[in-house]
Parts: sequence; structure tokens; C-alpha cells
Amino acid sequence: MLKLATDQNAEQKRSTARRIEQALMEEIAVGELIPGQRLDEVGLAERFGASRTPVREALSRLTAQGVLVSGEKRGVFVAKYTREELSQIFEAMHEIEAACARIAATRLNLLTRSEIETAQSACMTAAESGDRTAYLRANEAFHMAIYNATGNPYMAEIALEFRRRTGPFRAKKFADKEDLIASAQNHQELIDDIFSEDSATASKSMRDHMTLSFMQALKAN
Amino acid sequence: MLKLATDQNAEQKRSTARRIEQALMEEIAVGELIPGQRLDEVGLAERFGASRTPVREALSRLTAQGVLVSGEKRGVFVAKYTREELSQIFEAMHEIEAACARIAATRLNLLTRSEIETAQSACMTAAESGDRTAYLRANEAFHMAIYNATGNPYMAEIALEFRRRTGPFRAKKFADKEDLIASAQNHQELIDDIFSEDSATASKSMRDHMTLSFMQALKAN
DNA sequence: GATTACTATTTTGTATACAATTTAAAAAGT
DNA sequence: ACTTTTTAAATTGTATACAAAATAGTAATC
Repeated sequence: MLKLATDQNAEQKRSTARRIEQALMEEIAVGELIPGQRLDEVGLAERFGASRTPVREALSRLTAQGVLVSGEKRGVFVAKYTREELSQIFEAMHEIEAACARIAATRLNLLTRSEIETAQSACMTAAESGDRTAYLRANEAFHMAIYNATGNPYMAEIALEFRRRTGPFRAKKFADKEDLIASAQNHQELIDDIFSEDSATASKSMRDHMTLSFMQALKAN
Repeated sequence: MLKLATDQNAEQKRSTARRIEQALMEEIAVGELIPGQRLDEVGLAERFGASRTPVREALSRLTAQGVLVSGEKRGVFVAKYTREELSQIFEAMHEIEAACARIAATRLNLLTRSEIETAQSACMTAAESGDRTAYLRANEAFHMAIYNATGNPYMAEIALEFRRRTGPFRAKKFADKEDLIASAQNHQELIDDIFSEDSATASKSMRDHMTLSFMQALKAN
């Protein structure tokens, strides 16, 4: 199971409700749970060997974050978006990511630089070996590194939130090795612009990166 | 009780848990519940004439949104920020609001224009009569109108989320009539720039507005 | 045969109960 | 007087139970 960079491995400590929340979040991010799919409370309860109460809490929190939606019918569902909605979400994500790049460009230091570079070389390695899962993980780490470089956890939080919401849709677009390599090369240009420490350039470059990413995602969905 | 523009008046329909959630959100936004204050589950339960279960759900959702935090000690608390954290939150809010203004400037239509203008005249009226509560409400409506003008509900959602989180801190800064009038006049300049339909200008103007807002908030907290 | 009405079953929301922690308080010892 | 230990109280997390609502399925009527 893919492990996002967010959850520190203090996994055994949390409450059942939190564990279920995290587990579902990951499954959605990775695409095991597909958009539009219904999540059954009792089903999840017995699957996780718990009662409905913690399941309910997990679902409630996830809907509050917009990862799940409690539609017109009963039950909660993995958020599913029309192309129009997807376009809006990506527009918003655009803006957030661009803002992150802009801020990061002005606050770079040795540590954050190296973290971004490390993540990027992991992306390159994964891309060249054509390992899709590894690339997805490395890609997450790369963007996380940029978020961290902003030095602003709140900015990072919303960026991450959008990343989670769009996870299932972005995942699809990496069909073959060429897609991975193209994405990784795109990263490289972005890095150069962020490292130039010119916020306007960094912002524009991220914008371009995200536009490309969106176009591909839209094609694949 | 102040009624934010978000909750349509279908108030009797929702579940107890949602009503509690909304009620607490409003109380926090208005400043009845002050940052750092502890929210007692059983206390809230009997206050709302319900059991702990729906209260728990409400609190859980609010912490998922970052309005409440479940600190080191037990219990959940109204989010309280250091000046450093506050600065970061406002920085993020800056970026979001600026992005909203930028998008809104490119998508204005007759309806959204008039909604913004209506909200602004309500602000002016409230400011001139020195009605603080009315101004707070009108101010919310004004910013909501801009969010709506983006035509992007997801953008609007995160903007609103930040607005809720910073509510208690922004509320404090409106001490006397002069503050209200200054804020309303500031709105007017912002409107002019958004209505110029030049996204760069609109974005910069919003940035200035938010910077001013932040400086005042920081002084008051 | 299609539509309406009714019944049954699932599902949700809330309440209550209980066990496991954690904080606070009291008591004992140094 | 100040720790340390023990005990008590409060609080959290989870389980179970139940009532209300919603969907689906079946029967009945036109």
C-alpha cells in the first residue's frame, strides 16, 4: 500500500476512527476506491473489525474535508466530479500551487533546496525505470517538498488537501513510461525557476506545470 | 445571533449534529467562543439538549476543518494561534483572496457586479451608523460576493474556510466607528480595481486590502 | 400493463452503556 | 515542606441498541 509522506509512522497510536480515516484517505488517493463509489458504514465496520461509531466519525471527517460527499441519495460516496467541476478544482489547485512556488522561491534555504532536489532525483529514477507506483509516491514527495519550502504549514495544508482530492484523477494520467519521464522533466524546469529565487518566474513556471498536468488529467478522465 | 450568508435557512431540516456544527461555527466566527477555550462534550450535549454522539460528530468535523484543534491535553479547543502562526495564516489567506480577486476580475457579469455592489452599500450603511455587528455581517457578505464572482465554488470554499478560521481575530479589530468606515472605504477601492477587469490590478488591490486587514488584526491580538 | 398504494427491509441518526485512559486529588513517606 | 504513591473522578473512545427515515419490493387497482 502506498504510504503518503504525510502520515508519520505513529500509526499504532491513533484511535480506531483516525486509523480508518487515514486508511480510506490513502485508498482514495491511490485510486483503490474509485470516484462515485459508495461507502457502506456496516461494511467498513466489519472490514476494519470495529463498530459503526468510529467508521461514522471517519466518514464524517472525510466529508468535512471534501474527500467524500454525502450526496442526494443516502450513503457517502467518493467525490466524483464532472469535467466542469474538475476544471474548477484544477483551477483552484493551480492558484494554490503557484502561490506555493512563489513563496517557496523567496524562502529557499539549504535544507529545503536539498529536499526538493532529493525528491526530484527520486522522481527521475522512478520515471526511468518505469515504475508507476514509485513515481506516484516520489511525485507526492516532490510536491510536498515544495510545500514545506514555503515555511507556511497552512499553505501546505490546503495544497495537500487539493492534492488528495485530485489524487484519483491525476493518477490515471500516468499510463506509460513516457508520461512519467515527461512529468519528471517538467519538474526539472520548475525547479530551475524556483531556484532562481524570482517569485514571479517560479509562480509562472508552476502555473505552466499545473496546466499541463490538468490537460493530461482531463484527457484521461 | 449573527447569521452568515453560507447557511441557507433550511435550518430545521438538518440533523442535530449539523445544527450543532453550524451553531458552534457561528459562535466562533462572531467571537462568542474565544480562541483557546475548551469545548466540553457533555456540557455542549446538555446545552443543545442532545446526547454526546452528535456533539462528538460536530466537534470532529470542526477539527477536521481546522476551526477547532484537539490539543496535547484532552478535550478540543477553539483554535488559538501565536502571532507567528497568525502571520502565516494571514499570508495564506492573502494568497487565496488575491487569487479570488484575480479570477473574479476576469469573470464579472451583471449579476455578480450587482451583488458585490449591493453588499458594499450595506457595508457603507452599517459603517456610517456605527453598527458593529451589522458591519461584520455585511463584510462577510461582501467577501462572499467576491468569492461567488469567481464562478469557482472550490476557490470560494477555501477562501471561506480561512475566513472562518480567522474570524475571531479579525472581529477584534473593529473597535470603533472609524475602523468600520476605513474598512468600507478600503472596499470601495478594491471594487474599483476588480471592476476594471484587469486581473493583475485586482489581485494587487486585494493584496493591499488584506495586508492592511492583517496589520490591524495583529495589532488587536 | 402501468401506476399507485402499501409493506418490508435496509440504513441512518441518536442515545445510552461501558471499558480504558488520563487528569486531579488525597495520602503517605522521606 | 516536598516528593512520591495511591486513589478517586472525570473524560474519552468504542460498542450496542433503538427509533425514525428512506429505499426497494410487492400487491392492488385502474
